[in-house]
This record gives sequence, C-alpha cells and structure tokens, in this order.
Amino acid sequence: MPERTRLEARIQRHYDELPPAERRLADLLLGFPGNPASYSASELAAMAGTSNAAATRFFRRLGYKGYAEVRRQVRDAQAWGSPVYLSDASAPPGGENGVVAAHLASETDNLRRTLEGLRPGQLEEIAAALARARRVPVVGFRNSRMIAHYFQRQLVLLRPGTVLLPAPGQTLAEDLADLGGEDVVVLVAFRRRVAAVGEVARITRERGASLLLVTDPSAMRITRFARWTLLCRLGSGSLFDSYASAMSLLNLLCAAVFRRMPDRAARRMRRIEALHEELGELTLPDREPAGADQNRPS
Amino acid sequence: MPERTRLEARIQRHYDELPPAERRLADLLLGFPGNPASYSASELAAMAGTSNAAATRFFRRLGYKGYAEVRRQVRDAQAWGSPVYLSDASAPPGGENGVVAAHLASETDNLRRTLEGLRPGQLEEIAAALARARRVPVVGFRNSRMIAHYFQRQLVLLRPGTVLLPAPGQTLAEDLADLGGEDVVVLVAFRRRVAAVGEVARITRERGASLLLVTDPSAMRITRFARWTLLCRLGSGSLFDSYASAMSLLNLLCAAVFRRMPDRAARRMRRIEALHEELGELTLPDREPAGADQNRPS
DNA sequence: AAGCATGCGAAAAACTATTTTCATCACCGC
DNA sequence: GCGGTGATGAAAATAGTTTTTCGCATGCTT
Repeated sequence: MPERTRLEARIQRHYDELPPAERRLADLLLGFPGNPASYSASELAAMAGTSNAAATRFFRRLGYKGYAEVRRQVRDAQAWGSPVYLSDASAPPGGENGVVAAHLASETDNLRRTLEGLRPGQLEEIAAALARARRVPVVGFRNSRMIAHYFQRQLVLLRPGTVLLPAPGQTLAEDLADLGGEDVVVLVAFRRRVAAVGEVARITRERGASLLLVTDPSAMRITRFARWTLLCRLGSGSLFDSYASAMSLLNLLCAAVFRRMPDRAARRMRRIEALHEELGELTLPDREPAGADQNRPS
Repeated sequence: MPERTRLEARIQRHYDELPPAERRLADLLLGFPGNPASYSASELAAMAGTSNAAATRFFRRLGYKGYAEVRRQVRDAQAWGSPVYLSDASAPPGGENGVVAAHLASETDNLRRTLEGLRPGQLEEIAAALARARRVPVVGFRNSRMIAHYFQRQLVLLRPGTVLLPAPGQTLAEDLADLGGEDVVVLVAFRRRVAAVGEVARITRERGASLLLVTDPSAMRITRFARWTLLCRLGSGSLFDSYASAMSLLNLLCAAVFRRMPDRAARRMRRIEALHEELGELTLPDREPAGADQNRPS
C-alpha cells in the first residue's frame, strides 16, 4: 500500500491555481511514463516546453522546499519496495503487520521487476527452443535445486527427455557426456553458487548445446556461456532469499512451452493422467529422490 | 529491441577486473532495490561505503563517458520495460505482453491475498512453536515436496532436529513412530494430494504432536487435524499452479522463527558457515537426494 | 628492503543544475 | 490610456555534483 504518490496529490490540490506554464508541467507529471525522479528539473521543464525557472516556481508552489525534496519523496514512495527495512532498526510501524506489509511490498516489487525485465519475445524464443530440443537436462545445486526440480517436474509433463541433474548420488560427468547441439541445458544458479555451476556452463558450451541460465543479478562470469539469461530478483530484505519470483517466472515459461506444442503436450498429459489412475493415487507415489525414475510424470 | 538492462550486463562483464571499492559499487547496483537513476553518483558511492571519486572511476571503467550517460541509459531501459505492464493500450490481449501482464496481476493478487489472509499474531505464534519444538519433521509429496524441502532447508539453518519426510526411498512409518507432544509436524499439502497426506495428519494428531498445515483453499477434511493452517493462493490462470505465494509465505515464516531465537540461530548459522568454509565450497556439495545427511546446512 | 604498481579518498577544480533576479509582456479594471 | 497584477524566460547568482588531481597506503616484485 504505497500510499498514493504524494506528488500527484499535491498537484491535484493546487491544479486550479496554476498558471499556464506550470500547468503544462503538472499535466506532464500527472501522466508521466516512468519515474520523474530520474530526470532533472530542467529536463522536465524542457519536456513541458517551458523554462527551468518555471519548474522551480512550480515545485515551490506545491509546497516543496526545492526540487531535491521532490526527488527524494518520489523515489522513496516508489521504492517502498525493499530497502534494508526489516533487519534495519527503522522500527516498522505496527510490529508484525508492518513486517508483513513490508514483505508484501518487497515481493511485489521483485515480481514486477523480474517480469518487466523480460525482453519482448524472449520467453517465446526460449519456449520454442525448449519445445524443439532433443533433450533438456535441468541442473541445479543447493537451494537452486529445488527450483530446478519444480521446473523439471512441470516440463516433463509437457515433453519427454528432460531429467534433473545431478542425478541423486551421482556426479555430473556421466549425464553431460553426450550433450549435443540439439540439446538445451537449463541451469538454475542462484546466489551462493558452487564451483560446479561454472563447469556445467562451460561444458554445455563446449558440447555445442544451448544454455538457458536462470539466475539472479549477482551472477557474473557464467552469463558469458549462456544463450539466454533469465534474471530473477530475490531480494527479500529478510534473512533468506525469496524464490517467489523465480517460481513465478518459470511457471510462466512452462505455460509458454505448452502454447508452443499444445497438441502433443495435451496428449502427453492425458496419457500421464491415465497412467496415474491406473496405478492408483492411493499409494505413496512420491519416491522421486530415490532416483531411477526422473521421468515419472506428475 | 530494447536490449536487456545494459548496465547490469556491463557490470557482469567487467566484474572480475574490479578493485574492492568499485566492486562494492557493483554489488550495490546488481541488487539495487529501485531505480539507480534517481540517485546521484555521490549518493550511490555513499551507500556503497566509498568515495565519489571511486564512483567516477567505476563508471568510467565500465565504458561510460560519465554518470550522466549511465543515468540516461538506465532510465531509458526501464522506460522500455515499464510500459509492457502499464500500457495495455498499445498491446492488445493477443501479444505476449498481455500474457505477462496478466500473469503479473494474478501473481500479485495471489500474494496479497495469501499474506492478508494471515490472522494477526498467527505467524508469531507458529514461529514460537517452531522455535520451541523438540523436533520438526517437514512432510510433503509431489510438488509439495519441493516447497517442503525449501522450508526444511531454511529451518535447519536456524535449529537442529528438522528432517524432510518421507526420507528418500523410505516409507513414513519409521519416522512418524515416535512423535510426541513436544514435536511440531509441518505438512505441506497442495492440490492433487495423495492419500498419505490424510494419514500423516491423522497420525500426527493421534501421537499428540502439533500439526502445521500449509495448503491451498481446496483442502477441507485435513484441516480438522491441524493446529494451525496456512492458506496459500495458487491460482495462476495458466496450466500449472504457481507456488510463488507459498515460497513467499514460508520465507516470511522463517524470518519470524529467526526473530524468536536470534542468538541461538545466529550462532548456529555461523557454525554452519565455518563448516562450509572448512569443507570448501569448491567441491560438488549437493548430493542431498542421496539421503543420509538431511541435516546438512545450507 | 627498496622499488614499482595500484587502489584509495580528501580536496580542488570543472562542470551542471537550481534558484533568484530582472526586464518584459499581457491582461484587467478603471 | 494608465497603473496594478501576475506570468514569463534569459541570464546571473548560487548551490550542488562530478571529475581531476594528488599524496598516502598497501601489497607485490626484484
């Protein structure tokens, strides 16, 4: 609840008493696409077709001490998202409620930024490659393994030939040995990466397979090896990273893959469903970590 | 083609050659909450704990002519990103943009409803119980197992005595046999539940342990057995459920548990960290599905 | 140890942005 | 017409930011 931008409220309150030049500034700001705080007062004035002197008068009239104050307010209001807020001693207003609200704001911000960071068409391009590929190994270590696991489980519903690596108790070598140009490797590599991550990336490249890297902005070197990179914002302000945005993004990617091959995928899902019923869902069907059956459907 | 945020890419490309002070700036910017363009170079430098001179050198090294160019690029890049979401006028429903925007809206809604559905004090109450409990088995099947796994991994950083069940390749009986009144069972049970879920709930109650049920609104019967129920909204409008809100909620719960026992937990995390270093993060430390060592830290 | 290379930030210098001043202009009531 | 009122932008004055300079510190090599 980022409490409607105070700037807009002030503009509306004073709108009637504004002279023409300043009213142009008001109109500009009311419908501003993006973040005014990243423009200088003079630039805004120029965009509104007036002089910088008018800008000063305008902001002064709205009750600000100067443009600096406007900028502070605007950026603080919109970055309600995720500064060091929870762990910081800045005493969240209502105790637990404040914590929850801050968390919600931060997560929403993560989500928005993650999804907005997508290049138009990027998801479709990746989805096409995933649909077309011969095999799709999904690799992940530590926390990333869980995300990788989720993705692999959904993907395997849509198409055969995807496995989760490293296979339980195994090392990677065996499984990476016969990668080829028609394969797409999905590497989930969030913060606190192990050395093996770099190796996987390098080997994938060497074998001529395409690499889809799912990571956070702290990834540096390995992005060099990737054909596509999906960046997820994990910042949670709290102790642990939050993988909500990663889950969300991969969910979206799965849906895109489905759209690429609706018939084949739907047939496959029906077959899996039938098998499910045949085996009975009554037993204890979840032994996946035991290993052998990575291809087992949902 | 609005190339991906060029700033982050440049940072990643040069990251290796950066001296410490500039690296702090790099780290700051890579995880930056909000819009760097609305801060001055000096402010960024201060946030990174370095001098403005370092900031100039930093941006210069990345290949910019000066901070002005950085600001221009960043704000232009995000002016391209934002409308994906804001201007549905330009992008009719058909396009990929509409899909992404709809997804974002739906996820945000899930998140909000999930977090707002918390009773005030509920999280704290649960966190207290989790901090106090003798043992905390975390149970999950199928997709829920991944969420359970995430939670168990974070929780085990804070306190000993938590395991993920069913243990790989095992059945549950052995592990549930000696539950007692001082134990808290966390049961993650999202849609498409297996029969075993009900059994676990029943047995937990019979043995006198408390049950924390993490589920979605489709759960009905088993909530009877639960001492606490956390409801996550999974609706995604797409083919698959989205577990983003579940991840988010459990992240919040972990933070709450930490607040209940900050000293013990911090000590434990330090010990784990030390062990980490001692073992070297270089090897391939992620064999968790092999089983034996569910208590292994982060 | 001495020499060299490099990183660092305080402070000066160069530069840019904001605010103030001021001369001009348009409008209004009389 | 005529003084009053208020708006306007060019340009000067001021404030603030960025860049350069420079001396010191650190670590590595010889």
